[in-house]
Amino acid sequence: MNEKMPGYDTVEAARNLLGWYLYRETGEGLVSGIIVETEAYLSEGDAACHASRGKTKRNAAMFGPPFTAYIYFIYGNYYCFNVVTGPENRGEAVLIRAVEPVGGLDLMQKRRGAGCALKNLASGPGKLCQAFAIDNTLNGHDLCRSPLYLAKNPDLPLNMSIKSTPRIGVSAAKNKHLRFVINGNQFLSR
DNA sequence: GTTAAGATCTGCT
DNA sequence: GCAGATCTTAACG
Repeated sequence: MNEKMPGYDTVEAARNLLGWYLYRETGEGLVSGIIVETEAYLSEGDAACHASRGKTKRNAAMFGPPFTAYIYFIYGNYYCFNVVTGPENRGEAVLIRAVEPVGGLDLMQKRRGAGCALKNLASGPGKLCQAFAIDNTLNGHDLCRSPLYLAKNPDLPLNMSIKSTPRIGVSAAKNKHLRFVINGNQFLSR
């Protein structure tokens, strides 16, 4: 990925990442999708952010250089995938909540369960990680390189409308509108 | 060493 | 629409 990072500001990055491609290579093949839903987690004034209470072993990747992966395990069953943003050591990230499946659909369905509806393959943080076979071994991975990487979409629709809402499933800082979605897209988590 | 809470999903009512 | 499953992490004693 030679494209310049879409701004060091985390909120700006969350907006700009909408419409980007996400690629994942494994021995089974390549899967890809378009990011349609993100959430920003800030280091200051954001109690919902894992980094708000300082650096720990779990969130260490969040303090790494921008454009690396921060992946963590939640609720005993699911992973969540974040793109680290902001300068190194700041502790900010963008959560990728949903993607629109594009390539390797059969592989995604195999991972998510046969007969899984297309719009149900990656419409949520946990589902997305299942469909893309993302787990903690990729924590801290450089997202410019294989086997997990991002690429700017050259065919971004100019009329794409972006909407911001409060974040989902977060009990702290509900008043902040830090979730960004492609308005009207049918692959959103909700 | 023990306990409480969590950036979720699925299945059942 | 709602409650339960399930386990890792971090805070506390």
